[in-house]
Amino acid sequence: MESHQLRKTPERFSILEEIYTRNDHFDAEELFEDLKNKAQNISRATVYNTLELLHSCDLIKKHQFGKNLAQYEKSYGHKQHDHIICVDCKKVVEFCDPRIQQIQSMMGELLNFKITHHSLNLYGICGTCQMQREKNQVSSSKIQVKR
Amino acid sequence: MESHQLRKTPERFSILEEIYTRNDHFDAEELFEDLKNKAQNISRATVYNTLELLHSCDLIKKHQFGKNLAQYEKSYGHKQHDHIICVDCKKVVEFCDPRIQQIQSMMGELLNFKITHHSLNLYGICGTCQMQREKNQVSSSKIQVKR
DNA sequence: TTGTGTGCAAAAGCTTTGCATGTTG
DNA sequence: CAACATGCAAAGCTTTTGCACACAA
Repeated sequence: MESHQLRKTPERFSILEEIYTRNDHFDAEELFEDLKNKAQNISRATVYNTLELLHSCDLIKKHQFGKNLAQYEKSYGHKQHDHIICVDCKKVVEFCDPRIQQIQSMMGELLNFKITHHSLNLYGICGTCQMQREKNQVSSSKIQVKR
Repeated sequence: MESHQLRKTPERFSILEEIYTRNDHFDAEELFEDLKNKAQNISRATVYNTLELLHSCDLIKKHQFGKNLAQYEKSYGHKQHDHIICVDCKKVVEFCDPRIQQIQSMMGELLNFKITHHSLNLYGICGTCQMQREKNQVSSSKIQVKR
């Protein structure tokens, strides 16, 4: 597993372990905080380095859900999936659809790309937030930029 | 067009005009530089504000192609499309596939989301960079993180 | 006139870097 | 022992904010 040309340091194992006990999406800072709370003395720089490293070995996946912040999740123990993100409450839901694989291989062939991975995000308003919006309908009719 | 609750200022018209004469993807800084070169005295803050504003009126689309930098493109004069990005040279190619619309409406219904838009990016190595890699094959067999 | 947009510079947030030290193979 | 990883703090980049001034409606 680690024999992808990289050294086995305690820091890397700690980080990998922490990631693989998590089941959700997280960012670098959250991971750093969690490790700190567990009395692991790992610096932010190492966290960033290692995330980059694990990402290039395909041990973790990296996402950008619209925000200007990279989020990660483990690669294994989870079947291939994509994401729906609520633009109001930022909730993320996962889904699968086999047609994406078809599109991916078809387009790769057509455009002569060796496709390694993809990212499909659907953005919209979840059920809960739809109700919220209906309730607030009476007030402001202006554009809602933030919440 | 602009009657989406917002004021018609010369700055906004300049920005919108600049965007709609472009046919490629651009980021906030590029747009700011272009406007400055055209002797338009528009500040960075206004560029960012206006991009956000145009985005929420759906006059422009916003992308995050892996980098930690938002890229934009105009919404009209261009049919709906998605992107393939070369992970080596960062080239972006556009493509269309009607199946994505199907996935989008199906998943929206299934998960009770009112989907407003989506983002599908395929990542891989373009033809040119594939050849590059073959040429360099003899040397380093290590992981290539940067180029 | 009045609320809103603008410019400027400073601040904030995420990520990367430089360098001295420590550790792996 | 040599190459590489780490920690720390500083720097870098993109984006946001505060405030005084200007302007559209």
